[in-house]
Amino acid sequence: MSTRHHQVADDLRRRIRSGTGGFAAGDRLPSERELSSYYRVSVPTLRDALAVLQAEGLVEKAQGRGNFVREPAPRLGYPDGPHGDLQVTTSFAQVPPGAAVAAGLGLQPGTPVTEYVRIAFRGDVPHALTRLYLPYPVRELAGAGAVDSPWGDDILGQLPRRTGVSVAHATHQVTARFPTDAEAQSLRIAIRTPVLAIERRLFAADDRVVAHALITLPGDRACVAFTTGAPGADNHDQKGAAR
Amino acid sequence: MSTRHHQVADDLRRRIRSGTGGFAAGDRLPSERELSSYYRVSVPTLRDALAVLQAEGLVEKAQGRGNFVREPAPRLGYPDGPHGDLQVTTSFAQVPPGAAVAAGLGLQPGTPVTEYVRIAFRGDVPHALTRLYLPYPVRELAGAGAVDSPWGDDILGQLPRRTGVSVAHATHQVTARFPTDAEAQSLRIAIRTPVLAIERRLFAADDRVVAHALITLPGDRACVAFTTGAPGADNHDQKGAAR
DNA sequence: CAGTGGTCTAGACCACGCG
DNA sequence: GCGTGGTCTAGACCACTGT
Repeated sequence: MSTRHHQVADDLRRRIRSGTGGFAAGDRLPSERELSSYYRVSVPTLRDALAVLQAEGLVEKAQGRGNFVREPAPRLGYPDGPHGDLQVTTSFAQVPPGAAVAAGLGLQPGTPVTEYVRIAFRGDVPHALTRLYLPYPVRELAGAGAVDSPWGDDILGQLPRRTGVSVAHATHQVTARFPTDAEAQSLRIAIRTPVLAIERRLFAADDRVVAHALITLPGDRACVAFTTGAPGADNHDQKGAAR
Repeated sequence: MSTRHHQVADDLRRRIRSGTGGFAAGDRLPSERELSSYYRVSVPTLRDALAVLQAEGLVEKAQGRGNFVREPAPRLGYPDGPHGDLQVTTSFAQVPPGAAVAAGLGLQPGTPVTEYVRIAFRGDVPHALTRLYLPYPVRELAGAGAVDSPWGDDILGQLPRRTGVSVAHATHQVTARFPTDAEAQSLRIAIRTPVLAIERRLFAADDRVVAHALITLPGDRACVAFTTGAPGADNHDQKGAAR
């Protein structure tokens, strides 16, 4: 009762994991046409098998070059984890917020909203896409300082000094879905690679929402990690510390 | 530069959201063959479009019956959230743990390991699959008591009384991937629906791993939610995320 | 240029649900 | 029985990569 493409994926996974099939980290796999004829499946079915392995982080595709066995690299951790090796690019603009974002921020109509779009790279590979929305005009927060956090924490750190508002706590909502075309392009992932979509809301001490962020993490190279106290005891003492 | 199946998905999403297309919650969509001819795309391409909407929780497929507009229902929340409306089934067995699980538990060879497999239903619809591994023989923890938690917290609650070990904290690692065939069957989701895969480790006060759980949540009807303090405040004691 | 993956087409055959 | 979705096939054409 196993599907054909999972059978192929299982065999490839075994050969990659054991290395006995001649598939070592960094190697190029045979082309999809070769593999499909080897496994006696059609090319789309073989690509389904590769999509499974790709989502698991075992295989990496490169347009025009081939499929490669991924070097085992640690996944980028959210919300905490080492990111000293990340290069971060930021752009920002004053935007008419979409209805969802506006509702999330609880704004008066006409309030200027700034969107920061940030992409975090490890080497040449994008690992995170963050869209951070702040209910202030662009100029106030532009040129904020050293860019270091993939999630825009450096920008948030400017909030108290510039606006008198400070963030007391944050909520994070994580779902799994497919990327939009734009997200797939920014993150340079296949449109069939699942992503972790995070809605992050930042609250002031009086529980007003002071900022809102949409974060998209490629499912094959990032993971969300957090720590809680003992289960069952209603834990509101959670920490976003990874292990 | 948009792909064909995303164009179709965007149009269907708009018609569902606004209701103007005659697509209201609970309605059956036209068959895939009808929709594909309406949009002038092939059936596989139309199915790609539906897969996008399905992962977003807007559309539900039912084998032999059709595609339906989902009633807006709150997603099942992990690790906290209301689950009074869940029915939970449990089975357990003494199993030879896979290498990964054994490593996670740090066991001596020969230690008996019990696997609890639990499925949480809302009505007839599975919302969570939990596989909980405890390094004790089956009998010690069988018939544990009222079954109420989708994550097996009731079983974990028995640990201190029966073994003297108590859980001090837990780590959670969330990734996005495709379900295995077995997971898709248990959760009754399409094999192309992304899932949230959670590795949960439970630690005693001395940081030994005392239990290990693999939790699979269907991406279209569950979400992971947690709360942290102010960002950037004290994430310098962090450790890395895992591979 | 030749080879590769990215996307799409137009079918096929099967299993499931319902009348 | 008949319509539905589930899976797979065997191609097509394009864009991208490196020579």
